[in-house]
Amino acid sequence: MGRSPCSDTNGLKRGPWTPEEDQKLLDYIKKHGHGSWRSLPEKADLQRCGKSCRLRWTNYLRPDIKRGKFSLHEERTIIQLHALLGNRWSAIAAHLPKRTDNEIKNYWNTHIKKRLARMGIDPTTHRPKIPSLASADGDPKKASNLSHMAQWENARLEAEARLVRESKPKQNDQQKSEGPVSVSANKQLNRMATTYTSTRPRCLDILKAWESTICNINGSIISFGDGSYLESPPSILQFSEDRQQAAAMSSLENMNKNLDFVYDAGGSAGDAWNIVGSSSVNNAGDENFIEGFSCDYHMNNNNNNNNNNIGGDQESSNNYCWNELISVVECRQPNTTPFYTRGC
DNA sequence: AAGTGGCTCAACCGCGCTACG
DNA sequence: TCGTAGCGCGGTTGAGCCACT
Repeated sequence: MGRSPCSDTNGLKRGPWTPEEDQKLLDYIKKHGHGSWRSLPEKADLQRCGKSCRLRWTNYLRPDIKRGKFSLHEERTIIQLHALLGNRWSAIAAHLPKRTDNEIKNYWNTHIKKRLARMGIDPTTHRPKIPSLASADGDPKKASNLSHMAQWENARLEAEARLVRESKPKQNDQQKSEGPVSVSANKQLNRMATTYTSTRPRCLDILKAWESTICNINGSIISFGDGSYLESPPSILQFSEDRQQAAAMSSLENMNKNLDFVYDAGGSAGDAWNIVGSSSVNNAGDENFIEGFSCDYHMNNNNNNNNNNIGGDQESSNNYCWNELISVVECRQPNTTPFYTRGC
């Protein structure tokens, strides 16, 4: 037997909320907290179902919601996180403070998705659409680039699948030893399958994947639907004890370049999307607007300053960046508790 | 001024997961 | 172990708005 939908309940109002209803809900939650959503409407004297109340609160009335236009950095972040996480809107929202998953989802569907599509990039895979890149002209550069992009995607999926397989038992162990995690957190943990392990950094599996695919490519060329090309920098791979990290940096560099190029390719002169490698990435006004994700800032600066070298300060910066990327995937703050918590 | 089509986004629906009795 | 309640998530809908003809 299925649960009856919220709307089946007789006498309950649906549709847009009135200011009076908003006020009732606000007042009640201020005084008592939301508690059980199921019983809230009756207690708050609202002719709504609990689900409707929860949605209204989480997507609109919550005091910590930022409304209005998305900033460039928010747009950029959404694209980057979408490339990493797919349609996991709640996970993406967790890295954009004051934005709701619903808002991000809507923004993606109405703005970003269409924009990427217009640019000849598949918004689902974040790869150039095949027809526009099919190398009908027989250009070997285009063909090899296509292969490059496919390898990148395969590596990503492979790493993600491996994480899913490996994380589940560890997740259980960790919960036993460190206490309960909320339902939501558990769900996220299951979905993202990226539980931190102290004995072996999780990034190593991803690094292997990167290493086995992309990092053999030197000076590859990224081309896009408009016929433009992006020269990726010579490989920074080095076979020392830093090998894996260097490999990751090379791959991530490529990834960021790809994503950067998305912005470039889409923008006409003066278009707001032209922000590649810009120091504006760290605008004071948007400082920390994305929690635990500043890799592209670091890497872009590193690229600008010291393109083909790893060592010294850059090495530590790389360590930091990699940790941060893992933090994003794990949805945790770098150098802090490894457990995912809602709204981390 | 009226009609039309496209866009936006708040709200809803249905499913999956976890907790609990 | 099973059934149910409650919640959160992603996908979808539709009312309202706006630009264009």
